[in-house]
Amino acid sequence: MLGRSDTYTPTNSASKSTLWGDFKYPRDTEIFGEGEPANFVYHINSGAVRTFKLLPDGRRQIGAFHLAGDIFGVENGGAYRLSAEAILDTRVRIAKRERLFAEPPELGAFSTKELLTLLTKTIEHAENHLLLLGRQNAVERVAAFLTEMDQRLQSPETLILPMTRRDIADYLGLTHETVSRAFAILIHSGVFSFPGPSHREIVLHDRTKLTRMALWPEHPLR
Amino acid sequence: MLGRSDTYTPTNSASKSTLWGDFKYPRDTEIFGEGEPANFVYHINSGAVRTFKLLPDGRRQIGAFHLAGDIFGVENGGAYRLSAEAILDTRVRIAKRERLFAEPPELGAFSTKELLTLLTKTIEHAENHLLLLGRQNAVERVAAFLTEMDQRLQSPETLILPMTRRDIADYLGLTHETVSRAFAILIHSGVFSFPGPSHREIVLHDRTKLTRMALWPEHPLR
DNA sequence: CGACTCCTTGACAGCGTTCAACAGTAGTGG
DNA sequence: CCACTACTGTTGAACGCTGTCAAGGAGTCG
Repeated sequence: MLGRSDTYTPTNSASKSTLWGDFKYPRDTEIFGEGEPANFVYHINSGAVRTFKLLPDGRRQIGAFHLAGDIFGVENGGAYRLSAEAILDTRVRIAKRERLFAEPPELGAFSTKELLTLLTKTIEHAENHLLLLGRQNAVERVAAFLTEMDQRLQSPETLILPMTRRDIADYLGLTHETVSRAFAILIHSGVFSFPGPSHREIVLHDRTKLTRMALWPEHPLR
Repeated sequence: MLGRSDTYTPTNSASKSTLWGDFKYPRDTEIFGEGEPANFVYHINSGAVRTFKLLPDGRRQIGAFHLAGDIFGVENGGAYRLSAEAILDTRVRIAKRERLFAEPPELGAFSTKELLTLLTKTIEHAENHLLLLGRQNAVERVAAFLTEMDQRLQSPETLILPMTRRDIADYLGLTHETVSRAFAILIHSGVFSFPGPSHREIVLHDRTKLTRMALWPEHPLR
């Protein structure tokens, strides 16, 4: 397991006077590992990150995807609860936890209220995800995933997803084959168009069609 | 949906000078509903509580069981994220949120640090549960459930579970039949004894056997 | 005692996994 | 520029775990 110092590329190293420093992580590299001391908090400038847990036999559960503008790696205890990897080449701003949550707060640092809000958002997301993993079928999961990404990317004209089918599968508790089949079902049922190119991108050209998906009577969206 | 005032039984009503008041909820009654204003925080004196989300068609996902000594109903936002019901006749102490988290804190109130710890524990539990729901099979889920309850009840000589098979199933994302079959498999594989009586209780007489279960090489416990 | 709930067990169906083959794309190096 | 490889995604076929449906036993309560 590579430590952070082995993988980051400083583009503007954090001096003692600036709270945040800029770093880059190439695609598919580890940002931090589950159980490591949670010394840093990350803010994504561009790119995307997956956080996940692994079982000893390799089974993986992705807890969340983090996109540009998101903050991740915020811990209250001393260690990261999940591992984090870059999905794409990703630029992040990093702050030392002890400074970000210093008492009294320094300029640009997090207030306790902001920390509470972050943690609450994490809980909300996890609890909605529990319902999805425990009680929704494959097509519902994939549809909910698309809806979530669409909302988080603020319903762009073209929805481009950075993660692979396997990432989506490990997020939704499915196999990548089942995810692929669920996409096919959604396509053939006219829920959205899928003009390709097919490689690592899903392009949704018609926003109204995605809106219709969200209004399925059979689809119990969160 | 009944309001709290319709279901509680005051045994020692909260006066303006005491932070906590005592109340009782009969078995299978609602304590609060998802989306209601989160005006109270609950501390369980005796009994047990389930918190859960429902889909419109009735599918239910239990997020957590709360036992004697546990605190639940703590929210940062304004509304409860899950519904809560008493599993047994349950005695709780209730505090008004605004007083419990008042600034400056009054005597007996929560510090921000304690609140953060509570929220962090909630996140940890949820994220472990995501892995269970997304990536573990039925027998693994039931075994993990037993291990969790055993730990939380501090490995008592006899482990008595207050919840029904259906509650367990809705906690583990299974059906009650599958839970029942998983118990049978664990029993027949000699992991633990199951002498009954069979009604709404699972009695584990041999603690060392439960310990052996936790040490299964094939069982990737959390 | 009768009605109800809870639990177990069997038979069967079905959804999702597993295994496999193949196509399309990107990346690499000659 | 092209050959080669690796990776991603799609699709088919068969399997199997879990869900569904059903029946029956046991305990509880009025």
